[in-house]
Amino acid sequence: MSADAAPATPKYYLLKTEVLGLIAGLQPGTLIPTERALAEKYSTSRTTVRQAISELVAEGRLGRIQGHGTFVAPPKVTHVRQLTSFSDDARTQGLRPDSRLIALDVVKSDADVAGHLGLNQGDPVTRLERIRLIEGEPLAHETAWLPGKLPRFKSNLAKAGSLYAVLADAYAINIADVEDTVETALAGPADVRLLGIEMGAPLLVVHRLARDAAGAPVEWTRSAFRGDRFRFVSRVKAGG
Amino acid sequence: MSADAAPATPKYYLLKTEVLGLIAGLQPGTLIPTERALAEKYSTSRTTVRQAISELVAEGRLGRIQGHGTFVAPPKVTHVRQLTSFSDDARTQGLRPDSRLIALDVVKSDADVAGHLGLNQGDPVTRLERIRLIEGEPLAHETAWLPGKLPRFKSNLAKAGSLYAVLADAYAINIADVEDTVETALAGPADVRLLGIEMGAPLLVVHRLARDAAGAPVEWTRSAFRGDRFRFVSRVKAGG
DNA sequence: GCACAAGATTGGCATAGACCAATCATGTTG
DNA sequence: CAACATGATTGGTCTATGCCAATCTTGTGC
Repeated sequence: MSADAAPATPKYYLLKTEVLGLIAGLQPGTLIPTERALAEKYSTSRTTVRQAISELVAEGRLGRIQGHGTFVAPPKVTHVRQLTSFSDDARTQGLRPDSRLIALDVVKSDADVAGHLGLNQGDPVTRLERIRLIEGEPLAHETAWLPGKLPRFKSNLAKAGSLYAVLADAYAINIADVEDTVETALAGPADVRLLGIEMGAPLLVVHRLARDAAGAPVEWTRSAFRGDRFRFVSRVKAGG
Repeated sequence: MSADAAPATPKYYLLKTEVLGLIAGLQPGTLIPTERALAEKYSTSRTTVRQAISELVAEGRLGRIQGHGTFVAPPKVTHVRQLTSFSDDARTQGLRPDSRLIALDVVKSDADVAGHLGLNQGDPVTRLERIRLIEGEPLAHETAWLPGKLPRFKSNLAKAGSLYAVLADAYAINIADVEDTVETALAGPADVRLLGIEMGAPLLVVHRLARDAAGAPVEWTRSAFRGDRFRFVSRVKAGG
């Protein structure tokens, strides 16, 4: 106990650092000992082992698959977050973006969406819900809400791939500025299903409000990125 | 079981949503039933209750204090993240910033710091470690590394308060551009002690590399923000 | 009335164990 | 040899319980 009366370090945290030592220098994909083996090796309960490993999984250092085992995870993908869309951002970095359509329809806006898009509750909005992938790996669940109906939106999007390109080319909607809000959240059952991550794993949730040159809101998007696989980079220049 | 063969929703998650219903509309600070009472009310184990509540604490919906109880948490602080420093950013929003000095010294750079600042390992760097507070509440742990020694740095900083103002006014170091990397991490014992948060709580970790007009790195900073209390906003304009 | 001690309450951590779900390896059958 | 079944292994969730630490309330002594 220090003069600071600092709490004792929990046992699981000590084990976490032990496991970090175990995996140092190992190649991604390398299996580590099972939970039961580690519990025996370190004379601790399996629950304690699970807690240590869960944190390493959450931090993207380990992955684990039920029935298969626990393994060293690959490094995080760094994703440049700019004015451009997810697809454009990824391509800029030589990463292969892809997306899987979950829903594309026109719905009545709820209070939240209406508030952000400057609409009345119940006004129609175009909803685009996708899973975003990089190099074939699902990394984000994204739902965009766009004011009103957009004729032939589905076919235009399939052709161009990038939302922002479609908005500009087919609907003369040009993004002039973007406000991104970034926060953490924890994965629920839908995230588990859609992104293949663990219950309770940390997410980076980005809400984006995009406006045109006249200041009118043209996009409200919620993106939930895997916190274990992503880090964002944003760049700002003076005078910008 | 859906056609998708989705896993069953864990019991603790169902309880989490129940508790969310319980706290709807309650004022921040309002105590909720104890873990033991909730376990009895919902016919479940205390461990399951703890898991549900832990997630709500991590997401900033509840707070809890050992010996006192569990309560509705206040809303997250939204922090605009721009080219300017933490202090300037907060003041812009009418929030009272403060900081508590942990360490200010000249150290030999390790491999990581040297790499980012374009130095050789072992070169001297000025290290500034602080706790950042808003409205008296510790919200971030920040360590800045600056190349070389800065004469009278401590007194200059005490006078001006803001790192960037000091760099400009006293050392003619002007930030021309900034690259921020944002990712999630989990709180360890040091974070628990420094920020008053729970073990394993999600953090928003921001690494910042700042450069002068000539492109030389002038600051490498690591900031760990409480994920339960913070969300970031960044704004980007076209052409920026 | 104030200061301190003791007890009650509430959260923090860990153990032992049970049972189920997902994956993989091995064995059997056509 | 390929397809399917079975069994083993490994992770996922939950229960019951114990014990400790931190906070708060109440009681006691001065």
